[in-house]
Amino acid sequence: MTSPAGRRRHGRPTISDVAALAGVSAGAVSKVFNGTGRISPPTAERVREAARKLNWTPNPAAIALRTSRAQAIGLVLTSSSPVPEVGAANVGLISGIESLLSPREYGLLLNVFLTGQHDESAFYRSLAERQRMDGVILTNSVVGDTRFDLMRDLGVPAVLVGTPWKPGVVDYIDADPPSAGIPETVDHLVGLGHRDVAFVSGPDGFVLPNIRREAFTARLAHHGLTPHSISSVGYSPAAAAEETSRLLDGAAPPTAILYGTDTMAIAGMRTIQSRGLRVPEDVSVVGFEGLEVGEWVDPQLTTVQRFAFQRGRAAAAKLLGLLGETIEEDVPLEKPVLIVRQSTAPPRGR
Amino acid sequence: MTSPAGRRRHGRPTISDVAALAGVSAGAVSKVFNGTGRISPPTAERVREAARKLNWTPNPAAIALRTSRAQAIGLVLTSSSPVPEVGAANVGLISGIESLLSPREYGLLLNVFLTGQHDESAFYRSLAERQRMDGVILTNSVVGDTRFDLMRDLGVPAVLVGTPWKPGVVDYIDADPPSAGIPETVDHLVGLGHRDVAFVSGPDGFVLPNIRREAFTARLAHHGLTPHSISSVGYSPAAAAEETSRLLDGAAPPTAILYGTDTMAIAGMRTIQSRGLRVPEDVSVVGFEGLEVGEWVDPQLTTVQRFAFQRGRAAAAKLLGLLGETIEEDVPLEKPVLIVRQSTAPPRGR
DNA sequence: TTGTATGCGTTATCAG
DNA sequence: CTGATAACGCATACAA
Repeated sequence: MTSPAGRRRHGRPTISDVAALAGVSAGAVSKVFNGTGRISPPTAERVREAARKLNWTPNPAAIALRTSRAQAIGLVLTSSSPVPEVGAANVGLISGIESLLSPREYGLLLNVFLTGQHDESAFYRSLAERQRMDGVILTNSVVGDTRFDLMRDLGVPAVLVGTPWKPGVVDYIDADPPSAGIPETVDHLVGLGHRDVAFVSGPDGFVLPNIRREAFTARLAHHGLTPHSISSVGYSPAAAAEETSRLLDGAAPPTAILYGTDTMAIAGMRTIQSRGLRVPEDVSVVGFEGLEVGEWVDPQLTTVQRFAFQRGRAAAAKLLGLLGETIEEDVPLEKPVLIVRQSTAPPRGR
Repeated sequence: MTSPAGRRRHGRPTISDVAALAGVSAGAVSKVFNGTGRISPPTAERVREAARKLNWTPNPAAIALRTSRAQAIGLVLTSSSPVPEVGAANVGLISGIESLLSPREYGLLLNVFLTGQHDESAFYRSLAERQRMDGVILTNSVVGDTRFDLMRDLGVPAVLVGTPWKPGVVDYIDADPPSAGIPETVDHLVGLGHRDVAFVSGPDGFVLPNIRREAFTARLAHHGLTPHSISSVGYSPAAAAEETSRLLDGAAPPTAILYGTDTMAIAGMRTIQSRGLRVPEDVSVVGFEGLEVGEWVDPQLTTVQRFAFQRGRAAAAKLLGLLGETIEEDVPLEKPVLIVRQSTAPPRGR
């Protein structure tokens, strides 16, 4: 072993090696690869040739030090469970982000924020101070969210996946309108004849559930109806099951229930069925997200499908734009769409 | 919402600022923070004090350049679907990895490898050449996997989550034995009286399905039985459903079916039920992974639970060890355990 | 025990 | 148009 501890990258070519081989200066090589400055075509080709021959790749650490750009962005996933869980929908999000980053040689840094365990301000501050990422993608927008101001103060470009609690605080990606899917769902249910529709939504304090609850009420009103009930429970199957039981125990149970997520809806269906009632004959159920498993439960889940991949991709595109990159790829963002399967039907006695 | 996107960083204190404030040299500050060299306690305290006051954090780019260590590791997730999907179980894995990384100020770089779309050798080579990560965590071990040799040749420490196709090629984390859960499942089923047990396993070519198939046959033999059938299908609910139909159409259908994943099992149950058969009365079903949704399907899914979080954590610990870090945390790794719920029962006619 | 000098690989500034 | 040269922020032999 010639080098201590067998440290690799001891022989990895540098820009000077390339320059030497091409018979130019290091600066020239830099210019060729960054498209900055003017280099004659023949020289440029010689440089490229040399780089290829040496298999040279610019050293990101050196670039980061010199330019103070990390060529990486961060994704902050939040979780409130004791054992940090990353929601199922984030999976598509990540893929979408990567689809735009990797062709540009941008890295994706993952950060899991644990509510209760991490101090929010300190967490985000350290994100910024570590200078490992040029910008961040935030998720899980809450009412009164202070993270956007924080990131702005820290000078870290940020894009929210979701809708901010008040306009103008941050760049964001979301369906337009953010409540998309709710009116369609209500129309669908009302069209089937339902008049007593309940909404077991996600927790209070989060923006998306809020928006959806309001849209729910508004659209029912449009039909001259009022909600059977609206509840806010934690994003967990167990919480949804419990609330479902409560609803079913009531004097006049709803004939249809919307849930905040697919897994909540699945738990709700199970709860309904376990009491001898049938879905959709006795109670119709609608989920939210469009997870694949919804096609394989009995009955198949009617749900509002979102396109997590596209959301991630769009968020990455917006953030890269903020960072001065030009995006030429197509970055479509489809509206959430109601997928009617088997868990919805006309109410009993119609 | 146009963020400055530009030069923050101006005003960020450097090690020299700290040194100046503490009245020492920059070298001294470095020594204090790295525990290298000998610095007198009072001086060290002064330095720490100064750093705190200036809110100084070492610049990772500078460290990376100087030491050629990125203080980050990579996680490679693989996917074969056209739209890159990251499996549900990876979610726990990521959390587990992060739980060990973040206290050490290590970053986690995500890389999604798309089978068919990416050239394997080039992909991993570029991972190494980019020098953004000090090591990688690999998943989805396949038979004849060449990635381990590749990483070794490239000098990049690697840890596999799973079992390698042949011993000694790579450090790895897996249950001991890797087939854990299978014997318990077989014993459970045989104990219930099943003699015709089928296994709808994951794809051929992957190591884990192979191991599990062999263990399945071996354990049945231990009971003097032979498999009803063993099939290898893609990791998708649809593929599992199709195979289930095939089994059910056979002359002598199995009375119990093991599936490669929970979602496959759920799809299988649905297929069974859609043909007028009942789970578990007509056919018992067992899944694999222990996803929460398994508790909320009807019947509740009997499954082999793995602990993805722990696996991620253990893999991170091993990789950090390879990188010379000392791990003091507890890094337990429980064996997969059979969770008997409602989808298994004695076969009909017993 | 502490300080000094040097260089990691790159980009930007400035002369040629 | 091209080529030296000086930082970027830090760690580390070596001197003191």
